[in-house]
Amino acid sequence: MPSLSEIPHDVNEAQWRAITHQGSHLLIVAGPGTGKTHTLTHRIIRFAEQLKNSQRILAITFTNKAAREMSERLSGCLSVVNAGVMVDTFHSFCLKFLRQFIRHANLPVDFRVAIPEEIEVLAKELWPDKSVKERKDTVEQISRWKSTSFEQPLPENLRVYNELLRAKGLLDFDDLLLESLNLLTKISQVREQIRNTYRFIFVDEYQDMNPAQHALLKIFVDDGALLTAIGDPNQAIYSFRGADVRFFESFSADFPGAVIMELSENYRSATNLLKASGQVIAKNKRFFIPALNPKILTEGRLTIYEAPTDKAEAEYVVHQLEKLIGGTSMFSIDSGRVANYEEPNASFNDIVILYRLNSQRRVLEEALGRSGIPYRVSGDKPFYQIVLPLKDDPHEENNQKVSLMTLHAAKGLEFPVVFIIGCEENLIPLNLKGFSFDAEEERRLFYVGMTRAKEKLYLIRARRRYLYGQSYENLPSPFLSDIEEELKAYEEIQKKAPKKKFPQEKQMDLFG
DNA sequence: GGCGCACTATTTTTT
DNA sequence: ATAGTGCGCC
Repeated sequence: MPSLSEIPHDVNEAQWRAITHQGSHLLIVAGPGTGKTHTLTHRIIRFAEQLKNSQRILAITFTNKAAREMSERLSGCLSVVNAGVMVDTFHSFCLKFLRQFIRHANLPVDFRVAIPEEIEVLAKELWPDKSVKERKDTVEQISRWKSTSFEQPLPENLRVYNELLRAKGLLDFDDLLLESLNLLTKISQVREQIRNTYRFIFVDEYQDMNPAQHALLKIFVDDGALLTAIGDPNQAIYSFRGADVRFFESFSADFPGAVIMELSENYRSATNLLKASGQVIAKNKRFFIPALNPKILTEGRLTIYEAPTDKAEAEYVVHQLEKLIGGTSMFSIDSGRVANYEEPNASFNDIVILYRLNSQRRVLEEALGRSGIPYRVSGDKPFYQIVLPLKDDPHEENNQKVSLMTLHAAKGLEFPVVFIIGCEENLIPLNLKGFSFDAEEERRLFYVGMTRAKEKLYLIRARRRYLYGQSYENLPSPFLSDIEEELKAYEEIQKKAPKKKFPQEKQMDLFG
C-alpha cells in the first residue's frame, strides 16, 4: 500500500487514492475541474512502470484531440513511451486492429474508411427516389443502429447498404467497432493475442460511451484486462448520437468487483461560480453527486443581464469585452482607464462566448465585426478537413482572439471569462417543435457551459429574439431561477431609444 | 447540362 | 432569414 507520505505535491489525497488503487476495476467520478486528466495520466504512468515485456497499456479516448493531448502529457515521461502505452481513439484503435488481423477478417483486404461524401454517393445509388433529407435521415439511422442496436436483427435497408459499402471496399466509421467486435467474438486466436497484450485499459470520458464501444470494452475486460474508467455523468451531453450515460450506473454490474471513487476538489472555478453551477445541476434527478469543494478561493463574479433584443444582447457582449480588455488595447483609448491591479485586464484568449445553436452566432459575429474585436469560431470544421494543411499565417499563432463556440464544443475547455448567451426559455433548455426534448441532458449541457468559467461568468438573455426568420418573446431560462439570488449580480439594462420597427409578430409555433 | 425560381426546413457532433 | 433542394425550361 502506498503511504500518504509519498503523495506528490501536485496531487491531493483523493487523487492519490485513485492513482494508486490496485487489484480491481476502478471507476473515477471526476467532476469539472477536479484534475481528471491529471489523475488519469499519473495513474497510467504508475502502471506503465510496472509493465512486463510485451505487455501493453491501452488508453482510449473519444476524440483525436483528446488522444493527442493525452499522448503529449505522457510523452513527458520517456519510460512510459518505452513501456508501450498505446493512446488512441476507439475508432483509430479498431482500424489498426482490423488491419493487423485482416487475414482473419471477412473484409476486403485493402478496405478503406469511407468519407462522408462517399456515403452520400452510395446512398444516392441505393435510394435514388428519396429526397436528400430522407437519405440523410436513413444514413443517420443506420449509424445510430450500428452504435446502439447492433445486436438486433439486421434491418433490410441496412443489409443493402452494408453490401454495397463492402462491394466498394469501404467501411463506415461504425463498422470499425462492429467488425472488431465480430473478429474478437469469432476468432479465438485473435482474442488470445489481444488478451496477452493489453492487460490494463484506461477509458476517458466514460459518460460518452455508446453500446458498441461498451461491448468492445467488455470483451477486453472479460479476457482479463483491468479497467480504469474516468468521467462525469453530469457532463453527458451526447445521447443524441448514441452515447448512453447508463453505463455509468451499471459499472459495478458490468465489471464485477469494481471500486468507485470520487474526486471532489475543484481547482478551476471561483466560489460563487462553483456554487451556482452546483445549484443548477443539483436539480437533476439522476446522478446525485455531493457538491464540489472550491480550492480557488476568490469569489468570482456571476453577472446576469437581460437585453431587449438579440442584437442588443450581442452589443452588450461587445461592450463587456471592451471593458474586460481594458487598458491593454485600443479599446481603452476613449475610456482613459488605467489597468487596475485588483481587476487585471483579460486578454482576448481568456474569453469564450457560448451559445446553444449555431444560428445564434450570426448576430454575434456582426457585432464583433463592427467593433473590430478579433474572434475565432471553433468546432465547426469536419474532422477529415483538419488533416489538410492550414494556411501558415505566422501572425495567426500570436493573435489574440475571443472564442465563439456551441455549448457542446466547450466541453473539456476552461476560460477565465465565459459568456453564455440566449439564456431563455425554449433555447436553454432547447425545446424546438418537432424535435425530442431531454430536460436533464439540456441541464447538463448548461452545467458544462457554466463550469467552463474560472473567474467571470455572464448569463445573458434577450427578451426578443429572431430565430429562423421569426420573432419570439421569451421568458428567462428556468435554469436561472435555480441559482440563489445572493450569487447573482444584475447588470442594469442599457437605456436606448426604443425601436419601433419590429417585423410582424408571429406565433411561437417553432417551440414545442 | 445549366440557369433561375419557388419551395422548404431549420439542434447539438465525433469518428 | 437563408441555404439548399427540386423542378421546369432552354
